[in-house]
Amino acid sequence: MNSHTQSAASAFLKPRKTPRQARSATTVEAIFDATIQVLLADGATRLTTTRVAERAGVSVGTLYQYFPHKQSLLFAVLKRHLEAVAQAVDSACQQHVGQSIDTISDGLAGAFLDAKTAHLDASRALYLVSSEMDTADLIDEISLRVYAAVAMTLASATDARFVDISAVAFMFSAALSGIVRVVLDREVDPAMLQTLRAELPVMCRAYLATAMRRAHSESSSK
Amino acid sequence: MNSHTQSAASAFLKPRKTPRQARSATTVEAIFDATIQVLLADGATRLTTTRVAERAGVSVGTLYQYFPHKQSLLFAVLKRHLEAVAQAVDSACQQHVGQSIDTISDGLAGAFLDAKTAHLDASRALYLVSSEMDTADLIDEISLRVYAAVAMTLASATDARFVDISAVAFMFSAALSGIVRVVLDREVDPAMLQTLRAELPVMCRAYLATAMRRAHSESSSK
DNA sequence: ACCTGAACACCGTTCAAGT
DNA sequence: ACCTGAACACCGTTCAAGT
Repeated sequence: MNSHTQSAASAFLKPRKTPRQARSATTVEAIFDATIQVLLADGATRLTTTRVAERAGVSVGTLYQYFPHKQSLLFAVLKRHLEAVAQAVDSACQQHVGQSIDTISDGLAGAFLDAKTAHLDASRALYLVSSEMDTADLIDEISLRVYAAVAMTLASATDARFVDISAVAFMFSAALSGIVRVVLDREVDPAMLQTLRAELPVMCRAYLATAMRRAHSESSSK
Repeated sequence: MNSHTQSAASAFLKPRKTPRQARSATTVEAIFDATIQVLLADGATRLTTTRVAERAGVSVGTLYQYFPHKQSLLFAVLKRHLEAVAQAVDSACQQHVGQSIDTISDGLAGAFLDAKTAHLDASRALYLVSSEMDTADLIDEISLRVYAAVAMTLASATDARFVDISAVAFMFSAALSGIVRVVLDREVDPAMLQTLRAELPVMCRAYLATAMRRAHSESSSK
């Protein structure tokens, strides 16, 4: 299942070594925190490895003991965030398995938005640097994971059947991440966030309802 | 209308001077082309000002005569691309004013997808560097322009009325740019593109139809 | 095992000198 | 008006030396 997600680029970006002593585990944790702090305080342009090390209270050399290059550091921080979001979607999926399609739709849309807005600053900060590294494989992996969970849950709905569930799940998860990303990328206007929170579930429900209708008309015409 | 879109950051990123002679106009054009070529051939990481100048056949100093820094160069290239997309949406909007809501929906979704996929490589290349500069204002400006055109066209539909047209137009344009962005950000799998082309109009129509129904029930309950 | 920080290569940016 | 390219400051990355 994850055989082709572990490509060359992923391996290239992996941390250099895993901490085996309490001291170094603390060091890595400090570096992680420092990265987000510098990103939030000084912006993407002023995010330098020296500055991160300084803020973490270690020397640059120490940073490079755990991360082969700046990219891999940013990669690790982004990975942490995206996996938290994927985890939130997974939980919501398991929670709504076998329920009605509207309940599932509202549950997934809400869970996704909650996960993103819970760490709103981190989300926006990471969007800013996500292009400074080769994130294609990571994005693919997380997208696939979210997609699979969504497909499984939609298929379990008691009151709906879909002809092409893979296409529907693909669009559903693309809509969640895409729309949320576009809105959060802009200045965070509370009114926009409110509109998004109100309208995203509406759009999700509307799309699924149409996909269902197509399923019915197709099965009745056969 | 564009008074608050010309913020400090925008001005900061403006080109240093406008070419007044044929020779320098050619130079700027060569720099633009070289930027996209280097981006496509060498990737975002290897995009250096020296490399761009070299490829354009000029010296670095010449490049810095027209662009105060690397950011402003990337900014100008991105602006060119986004304005072409906005232009395509504008045209589609004018073309479909006063038609049915389904025709409008299909027309806008198709025009947006066409504009993005027409320069697919440039689109993806620019997504990759869009976070290396301060694009917030540019994105806001283009988003606002697309939003305004969409709102105007939706309001002109002969067979539909919306209670909160600003919310609907906001979500509609966010869906277009967000979903397309998320799909194009991933490896361009032809099957995915095909699914997107088939399902995006479906989702747009479904959302607008639901927004209309809400309009009707609200007006009939008053 | 883990940490330090001076040293090196490379990139963005400038500016005195050219046409 | 426009162009050149050596020079400078700064950042990513390394590695010999320390605990």
